[in-house]
Amino acid sequence: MNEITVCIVDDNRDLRLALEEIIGMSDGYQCIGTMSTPKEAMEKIPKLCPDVVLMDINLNSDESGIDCVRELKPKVPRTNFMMCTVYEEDEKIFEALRAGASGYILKKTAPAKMLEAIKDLHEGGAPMSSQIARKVVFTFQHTPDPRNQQGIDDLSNREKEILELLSKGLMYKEIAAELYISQETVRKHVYHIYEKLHVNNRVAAVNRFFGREAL
Amino acid sequence: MNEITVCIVDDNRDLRLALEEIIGMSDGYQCIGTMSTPKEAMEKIPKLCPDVVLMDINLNSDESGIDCVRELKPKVPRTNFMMCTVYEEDEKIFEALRAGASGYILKKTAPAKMLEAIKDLHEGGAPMSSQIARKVVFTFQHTPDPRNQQGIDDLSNREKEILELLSKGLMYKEIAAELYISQETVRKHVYHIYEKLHVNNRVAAVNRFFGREAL
DNA sequence: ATGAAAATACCACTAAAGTGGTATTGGATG
DNA sequence: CATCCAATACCACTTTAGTGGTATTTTCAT
Repeated sequence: MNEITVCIVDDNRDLRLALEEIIGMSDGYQCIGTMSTPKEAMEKIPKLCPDVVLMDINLNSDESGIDCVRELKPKVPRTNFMMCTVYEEDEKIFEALRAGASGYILKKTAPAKMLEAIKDLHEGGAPMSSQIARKVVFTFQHTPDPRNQQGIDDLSNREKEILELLSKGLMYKEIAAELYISQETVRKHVYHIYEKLHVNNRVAAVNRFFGREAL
Repeated sequence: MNEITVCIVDDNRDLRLALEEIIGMSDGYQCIGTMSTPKEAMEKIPKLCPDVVLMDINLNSDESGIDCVRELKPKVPRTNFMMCTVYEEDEKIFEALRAGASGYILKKTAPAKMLEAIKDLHEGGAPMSSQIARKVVFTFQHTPDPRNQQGIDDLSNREKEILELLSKGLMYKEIAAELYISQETVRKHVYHIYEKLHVNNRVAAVNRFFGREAL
């Protein structure tokens, strides 16, 4: 059967044990590891690859829970991170979501609701208050639409690679060095990229790359 | 006392009347207008400036409820738009949020919950399902952080203006024409912009402008 | 296996961007 | 009032970008 595997990262021993027990006792959930520091989490979580990580947002450490998520998420992209916090600290929660977390719960939440939130998270939801959702929506609204990336898929892989470097502001010379090819080849690739995207300069190409409107 | 003023846009007469009655009967809520077409909404809503608009997502018209929000929101930025939909049509809801709506409700929602959602919306929340929230969060995570706009505020207004045009991919010549100044002046402004932002080419400057990482 | 597309490379040329200097004006600020 | 700065303008020069041509090799699908 498919239990939801969970790890807990919290420097408070009592809370850690309490959470572990709640999860361990519940059907359909399994606690496969607990950690008390970001360092420990950085080591163990990539090996355990849990479905869900409950991460204290305020770890007493040189590294916050938020930073820990930022570093871990790319390494275990299929793991969902749920932040645990005592108060509704909007700014920190917002930060954590940006860093790669997908939801949060208050520590005072009742066990049943907590398990429900974990399930929700695991099934593709993002448990959060309506207020936080609004902040996220606001940012989202003022963001370019990635579907405006017209023509990007017509590019070959090499061309996409070059466009990416181009978009970082590198010169032909630098791109050539980076890819171990001649500057003239880069130039030619760029020439084709422009043709395919119907643009005629770097900035326009980069804007397309980032899904911003052409002119 | 401060009642929440509401407008309803829906082409179904029965539903419109039902909603109007629910809202009208409830303490703290006031329905100040109903409209059945996007056209009508475009005319009346800017005059009424309601706190909240309930907008049917699937209007039977040449213009959808989503497009209607897209056009109206900039005109009445302090009005919050709530989409009304029969099913959980993820894609459409997502679209509507991008277009400027701040939440949605299902039409089958019980009156009490509906009023609660309207209140939540008006108080700065964004009522939506956890699944939709997750989609929004995902997009948000893959978006640059506007706080990375380091150095932009050191620019003079003119310089910001020029950076904006630069970021659209215009040439010096075009910017000069746009602003009725000489190309050499543009060149000089850009020179100063680069100095202030510690960059040395357009793409890097544009990346800074859009809050993306320097190198 | 053969033809198409992609990746590589080089060349010649034009256009645009970037560097850095000088200089004038008008407004703000001490 | 003196001074600083933003905005304007012009110049000379170097570097980089963009256009468009040819040509070879690899890769991949028909």
